[in-house]
Amino acid sequence: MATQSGLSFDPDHSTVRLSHHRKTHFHTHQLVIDQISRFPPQQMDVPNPNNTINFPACSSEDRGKRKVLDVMELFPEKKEGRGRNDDDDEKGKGIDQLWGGVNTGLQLTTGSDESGVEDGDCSIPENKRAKIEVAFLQAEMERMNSENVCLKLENARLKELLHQTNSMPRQFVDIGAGGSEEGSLSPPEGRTGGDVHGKDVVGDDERCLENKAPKLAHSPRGVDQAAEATMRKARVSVRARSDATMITDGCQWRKYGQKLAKGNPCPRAYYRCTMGVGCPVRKQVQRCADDTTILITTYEGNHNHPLPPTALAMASATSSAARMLLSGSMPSPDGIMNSNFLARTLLPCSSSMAPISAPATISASAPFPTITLDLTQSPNPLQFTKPSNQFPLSFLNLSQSMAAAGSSAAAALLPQIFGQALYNQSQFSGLQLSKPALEQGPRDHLSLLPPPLHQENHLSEAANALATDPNFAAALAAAISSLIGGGPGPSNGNDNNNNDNNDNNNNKKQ
DNA sequence: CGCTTTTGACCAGCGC
DNA sequence: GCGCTGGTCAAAAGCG
Repeated sequence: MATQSGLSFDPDHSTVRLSHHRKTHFHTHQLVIDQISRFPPQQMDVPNPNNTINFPACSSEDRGKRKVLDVMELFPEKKEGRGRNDDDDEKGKGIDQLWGGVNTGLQLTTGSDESGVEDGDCSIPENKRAKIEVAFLQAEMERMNSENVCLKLENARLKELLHQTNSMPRQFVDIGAGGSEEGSLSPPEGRTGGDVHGKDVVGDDERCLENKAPKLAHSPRGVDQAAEATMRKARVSVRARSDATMITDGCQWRKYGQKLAKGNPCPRAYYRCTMGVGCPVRKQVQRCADDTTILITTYEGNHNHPLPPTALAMASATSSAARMLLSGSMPSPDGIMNSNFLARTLLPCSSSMAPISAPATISASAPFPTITLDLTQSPNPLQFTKPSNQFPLSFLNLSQSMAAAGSSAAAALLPQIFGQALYNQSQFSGLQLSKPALEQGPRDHLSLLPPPLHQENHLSEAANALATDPNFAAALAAAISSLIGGGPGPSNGNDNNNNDNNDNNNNKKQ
């Protein structure tokens, strides 16, 4: 079976597997995901007799619409040798890896199952495996080469463009943008940290980098730095109904300012992450002017310190969103890819809205590239009206598509994943979601939704179920195709849906 | 006493 | 240049 995603594989051979089975040893490979929308079904639905994963050759047009996901990078724990012979005491981490599996989607299995649970369909002949790997790597190399050429061309074009727009020195052009015509974003210019006194927690070098970003964009190296600065300024905004002064995201925040913004009678509060020394992450909390029951939380920056599982979700979302915005297609007119990436990126942390089909939007018109995740929308995605430059996402579709694709394990798993985060958030973050609502997952798998106290075990079991389901690959591919229609992007393996109930000291006094 | 919050002041960007 | 606005600083106050 081929997919529309640019990834094609044969489900009869179980060569694509979820890699997070506890006792299964996998070699993870770099995963390349293409923009689905760029490749219509008729182009993608081609026989694949060799059980290889095919990647259409990169063209100039396609550049910027592709994503390369280094699974190893996304799952640093795998680098440390975990994943083989893991003990059960790591079950608590299962959800992290499980999400990584869901997000990352497809991985090649190159080892046999040590647990012996699924010998029947996980053993791949050595020659076939090598074949797959070779094809995979060749395709990747080819794609990289093509992309390298494209980048050079784009760079030259960028320089020319910058030369022509010298009168707009602040303009920042994202070199990674597929459509550089609209590849300019408001830069992280000026006082990025407000550090006029040099006492800000953000390092001086960092700040310097931010301030210089627009200028540095003139050079290739500067482009990277500028991109880094832009990523740092990329924002993720979450809208949720809550009576609390601040949604709970697992991090510790310290309020450092409050301001009355124009056009909104509700003050805007400024918070800084205090979990790490010099952590640059900040967030703004403000109630919606039109509906004061809606709390708008805007995150900015990447944490520079380890995060508790409960904080990983939102943190990884902001980080991944920033990367997404930086990834090269954010400023492009379509923005589809970003949206899809967002869906995958935010699934863990924002999974609470998955069963209710929360839309996420990307705004390139904001002062900074901003992703808005709206948890206040109606369950009916059709009721979501989007601005012209924003794109709705329905996370619900993923699980539904999986179910429709026939992967019972996958379909069963998603409600659990979603349910846990939803349950957690409903209890602790004022999202006003009821437990019964959580259980309105796809099909009849609702009964699998575990009670909170046993969710981790259930999730681990669900992960096992996923890993043992030979149809998962096909289901996931179908789900991705159905969901996105525009292609998956990289995911964040650190994602975790335990966006739950860490107390936030800031809440008590507000 | 240490940490957090409050709040007025300050600064930079932007538009006119 | 001036005023407006958003964002941050830092001293003072509050709290446990």
